[in-house]
Amino acid sequence: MRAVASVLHLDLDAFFAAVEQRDKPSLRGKPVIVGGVGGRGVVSTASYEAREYGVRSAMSTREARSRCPHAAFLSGRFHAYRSTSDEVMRLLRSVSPLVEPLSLDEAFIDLAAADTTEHPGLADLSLPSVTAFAEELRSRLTEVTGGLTASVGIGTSKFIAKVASDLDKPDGLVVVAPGTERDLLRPMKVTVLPGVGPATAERLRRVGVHTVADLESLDEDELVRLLGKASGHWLYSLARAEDDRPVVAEREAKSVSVEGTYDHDLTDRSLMEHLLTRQAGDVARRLRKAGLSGRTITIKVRMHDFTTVSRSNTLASPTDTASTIARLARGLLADLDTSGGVRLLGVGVSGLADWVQEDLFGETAEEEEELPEVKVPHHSRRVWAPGMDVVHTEMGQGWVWGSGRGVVTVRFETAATPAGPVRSYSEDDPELSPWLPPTQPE
DNA sequence: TCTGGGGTCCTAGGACCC
DNA sequence: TCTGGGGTCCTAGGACCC
Repeated sequence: MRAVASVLHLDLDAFFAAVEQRDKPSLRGKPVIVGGVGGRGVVSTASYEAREYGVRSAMSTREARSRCPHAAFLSGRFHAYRSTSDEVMRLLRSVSPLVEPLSLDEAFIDLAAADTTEHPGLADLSLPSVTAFAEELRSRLTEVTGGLTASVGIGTSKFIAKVASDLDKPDGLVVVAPGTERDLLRPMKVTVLPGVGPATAERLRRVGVHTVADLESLDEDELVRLLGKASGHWLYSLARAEDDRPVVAEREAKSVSVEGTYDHDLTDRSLMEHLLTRQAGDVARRLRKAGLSGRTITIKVRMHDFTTVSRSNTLASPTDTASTIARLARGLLADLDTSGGVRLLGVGVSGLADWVQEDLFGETAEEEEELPEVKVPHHSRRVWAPGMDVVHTEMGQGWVWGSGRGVVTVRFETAATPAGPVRSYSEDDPELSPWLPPTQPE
């Protein structure tokens, strides 16, 4: 904890939804919900108009629809969010070289590391100075981004800055005076502490701890016994507003992964293998782009009942090769019983190194296998997601490769050309389309 | 037809080595 | 026929965060 309030936390308000409202004026003042629009989607961001209806992040899109049916439901434009975020981070880095992004819409800034010839207002880090500076920064941000707003907190540590930015949302600024931290925290619920989620909160509740003040009264050994070594010590300190974590500008990635939840549970093993193969290709592409490679390949499988298992395998030397990652991933899947159906599949690589053994031989570009595909007519008004939606036909399951008017292209998992007729499906005829998902509400 | 996707960190047990 | 202790690596699962 510092003697002066020199850590700033900035949080863009309802970021994804705000970008949509900025870029599409007809959405301004209206409820906007960005998230997964499929049958198993969840809300990423709800605009403040949508929050009035009780819509929250992480809520299922289904529930959000029932709470706020007239909202605009959008699947998100990540390039737009990325580039807006880049502009914001650039602005923040013009203040101080020590900017630590936490996500696209959040960052810490170390004001003590600011260049005071560029920013004379930060020469002394008094409360009036940092307050004036933060107001200036917020209005610059609104200019630069074409109208977005941010909530800002300033304090003597990362923890306090973050708590502060949450106190006056949206479009607010809170500066916590040095020395007042513990009084601020004491009446708050323990869930304000980073690291206290539902499970830890429940454990604490069972020993009568609800607020930070309650937590303060437990001794350190007791906390360690209750929550384990790391959390015990950590929460003991946090309850006393002790936090010396530095603002770190560059953090190295530890893993790269891709996963997908499917609207309908998968049962076909070779289709699963195929989806893993594609995900392995995506992971490999991202590794190469970042100049990374890794030794440990992990698959993640979420079963129909939401139980989740992972299996991993570690290579002697790192790889960034799609075929290697894919082969290992398929091998790991082979040991699992998936007969109950699978809702999620994922592939990840960890144990990263920033060197690539295969570089000795240059890039080994890989080609997608050629697979049989058929065009299948349908009468659904739903939006098909290539690579995500899976359809059942008389020839077995295939995945949607493309879609056009009244027709989807379905690819099959095996190299053999499927035999047999392809029947047209109609959602009005259960006999013809026992598998067809319901039409998405428009 | 409840429950995303991309991450980080921690714990605990077993293998293996000295 | 007794049996240590530490360190590191790997695997699996879980909590948490945005």
